[in-house]
Amino acid sequence: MTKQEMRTDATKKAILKFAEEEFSDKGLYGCRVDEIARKANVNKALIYRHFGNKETLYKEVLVRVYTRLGDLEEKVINLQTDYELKLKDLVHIYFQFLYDNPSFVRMVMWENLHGAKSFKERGVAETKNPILHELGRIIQEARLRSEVPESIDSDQLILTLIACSFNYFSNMNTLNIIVGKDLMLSENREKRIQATTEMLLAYLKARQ
Amino acid sequence: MTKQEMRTDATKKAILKFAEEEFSDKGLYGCRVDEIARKANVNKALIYRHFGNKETLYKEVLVRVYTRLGDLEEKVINLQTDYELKLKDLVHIYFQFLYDNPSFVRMVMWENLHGAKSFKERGVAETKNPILHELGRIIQEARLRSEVPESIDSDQLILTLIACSFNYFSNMNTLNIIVGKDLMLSENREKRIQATTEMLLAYLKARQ
Amino acid sequence: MTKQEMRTDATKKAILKFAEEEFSDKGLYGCRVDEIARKANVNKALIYRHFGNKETLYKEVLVRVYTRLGDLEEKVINLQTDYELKLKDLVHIYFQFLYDNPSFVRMVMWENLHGAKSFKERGVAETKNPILHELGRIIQEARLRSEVPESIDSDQLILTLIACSFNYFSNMNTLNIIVGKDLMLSENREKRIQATTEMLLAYLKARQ
Amino acid sequence: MTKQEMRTDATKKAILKFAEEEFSDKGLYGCRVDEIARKANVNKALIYRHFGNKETLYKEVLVRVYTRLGDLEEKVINLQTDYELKLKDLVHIYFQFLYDNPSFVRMVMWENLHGAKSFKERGVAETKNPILHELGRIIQEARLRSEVPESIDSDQLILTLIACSFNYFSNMNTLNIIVGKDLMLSENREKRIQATTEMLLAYLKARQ
DNA sequence: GATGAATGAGATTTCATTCAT
DNA sequence: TATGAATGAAATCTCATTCAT
Repeated sequence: MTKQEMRTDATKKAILKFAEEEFSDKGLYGCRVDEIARKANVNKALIYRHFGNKETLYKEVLVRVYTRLGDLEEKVINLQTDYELKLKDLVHIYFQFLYDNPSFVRMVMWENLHGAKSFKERGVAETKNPILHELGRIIQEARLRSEVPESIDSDQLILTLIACSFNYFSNMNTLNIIVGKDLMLSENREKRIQATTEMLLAYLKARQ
Repeated sequence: MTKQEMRTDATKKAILKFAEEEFSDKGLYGCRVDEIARKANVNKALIYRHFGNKETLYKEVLVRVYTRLGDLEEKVINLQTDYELKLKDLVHIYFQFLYDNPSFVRMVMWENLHGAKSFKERGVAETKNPILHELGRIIQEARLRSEVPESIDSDQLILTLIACSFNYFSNMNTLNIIVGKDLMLSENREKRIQATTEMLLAYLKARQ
Repeated sequence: MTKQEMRTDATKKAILKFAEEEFSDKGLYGCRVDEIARKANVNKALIYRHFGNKETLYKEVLVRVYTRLGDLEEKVINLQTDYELKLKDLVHIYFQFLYDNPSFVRMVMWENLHGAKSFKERGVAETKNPILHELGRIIQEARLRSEVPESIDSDQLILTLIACSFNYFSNMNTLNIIVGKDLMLSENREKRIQATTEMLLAYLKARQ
Repeated sequence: MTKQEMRTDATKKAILKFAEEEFSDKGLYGCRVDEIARKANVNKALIYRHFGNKETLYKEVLVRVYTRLGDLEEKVINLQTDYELKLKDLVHIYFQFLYDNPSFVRMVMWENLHGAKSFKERGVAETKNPILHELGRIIQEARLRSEVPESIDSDQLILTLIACSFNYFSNMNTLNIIVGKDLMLSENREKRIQATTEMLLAYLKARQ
């Protein structure tokens, strides 16, 4: 990689970084290309040179943000063997990821509001998702060891895990008001992780 | 009320109706005042005369949409006595409400993306919410009858109910892709209502 | 027509007038909407409100300019009876029209350079053209009176009339240099009218 | 000439070739430097290095295109002796040239629309023009041999020849619609060459 | 109350040209 | 010589809002 190419790469990365800030914050339509350029300290025309147009840049950001899910893989593969503990760790990891990546949460929300248009166009759903992958494995293993009945509907577990984790962050602003607490606080998050895990396990056991 | 006043009232209602369509669909920034005027078949200036500006109209819509939750009251007060059946019915009613009121779901999403700014300003949180009110009563009654332990954390039940219900609709677009099913279908919704209820009950019982 | 409508009409006409100046001068791509707005002393957005976009405005101008040809009708219907004199007068009228309407000449040139795209789209060719209509009648009458042979190819006469008249103005800038004269001068135009008429007549007679 | 110089020369030629395509097609303002670079497969900055700026390149193209007229010389010097036949051949050669060199026709049109600015600046009018040169000789010879009267106005013949030939191609798009034929077809071109020649001869003879 | 015209500020995008290597 | 990155200025078009009637 030549110096030139490195510089270009750095520029592109800067653009993407601030584009992520802006898009996740204000969405495709609320965000201003001018603002991204200003923050990234580059000429507006450069953004167009590198990314073609606003929408393409948005999609690039979406893909980029979603890809970070994949980085959870290494954390996930070293989980404990016991499936109860495994599940608890998994919930913990997912909560931590969503807490650490607010732009992920917001981009997924924007996408849902826009009919998941870019999500579909860029095949974002195909991105590696270690959380769901591992949940599937946990259930499968438990089935094999007859710890849970064959009849268990894994989709319900997936939906519950996502709902309890994702919604906690996506609806944080209104939930804070409803329960009258700051759900961002570590102790409240921990409680929620605990409850979510218990909920999933209780459901599994009740079905035995 | 004079004829004139009735006409004015009808005009306002038409504006609000189509403003709801547009705002819930495209959000405060994606929506166009021109489009609302066109759909409502009124002059744009009239919208300004009646509502001052775009943002005020948006808040009016938000309040209006949220108020519909209150209409669930009559459905909720006639629930069965048994708390398990009561809970199941409550989940059912909430799912049905969210299914019937997509603009409610979307407005709440927009609000969360915008820091619940209008939500707070207009005290929307104070709006009567029969679902949460009833859930509180169910837990309280169960506590009194010692059907659940005193220690139960009602917030976790509230958060789970909202998460499992709301997220099902708010993230419908991406969830459909993830589970590879059309979650809007009646049969899939029923399954989810069932699972959500079971989840809540299993959690309650496990705590006994 | 209300006052309001009259004002609107005046605004539209002002826009069209200066749009004609600019488009005929610099073409669709060389012309600037800003400049039209400035000249017409109206807000730029107003142009878009009334005409949609730059290209539509351009087409409107094209139609408008072309329509002026139709106004020649009254001049043409009062021509002398003798076909030689009639032809001479016709050439004279056409030259005068092109001299008086430089924007007509230029718009036709722009159109030809752009593949007559707008010309076709707006059906400009169907616009009443008294010059060609009358030339057709002259030839037909002459044929009936056996003043010219049946075999005469009227297309060649049309093409010659247009070529000798139109090209004189369209290529004025380069022709001036080639012949080393100012062809705009009245005396030179008169000579050319004379020669063009003679050329047409000589061709007709030679064919007898 | 070193290898390096040859390469440079080839690059320049490639640029000029595609610049001609673009400029003749879209004019000075419609054409994009980016597009020329892309087509010529060279870096944009190279164009600036070699030609300074867009306008200079345009003028270079204009000169280049006009110079091709000079190549007609060898065809013209071998014409028949009889002046009628000579004239017919001349018209034929000119038509063929214009047919073979559409970019010549278009560049002349662009120039006329822009006040022949570059035409004058680069002294394009001084470029060898065998057609007009030969037409002048034909008339002069005919005068000497008293085949035409002294009084003949050679400018009118020049203007007619140019008009009937050039306008046929420059206004092709609109003329096609007017006469309802495809004037590009060989048979229609032949008819027009014939008619143009006859017109010129008839005019000459009528003056005898 | 109601309307259609009009506006100002700003949004996205384009493009000739220059810079750095 | 040749290149890809970068820029500044400007172009088209949009949109919330106000004006005049």
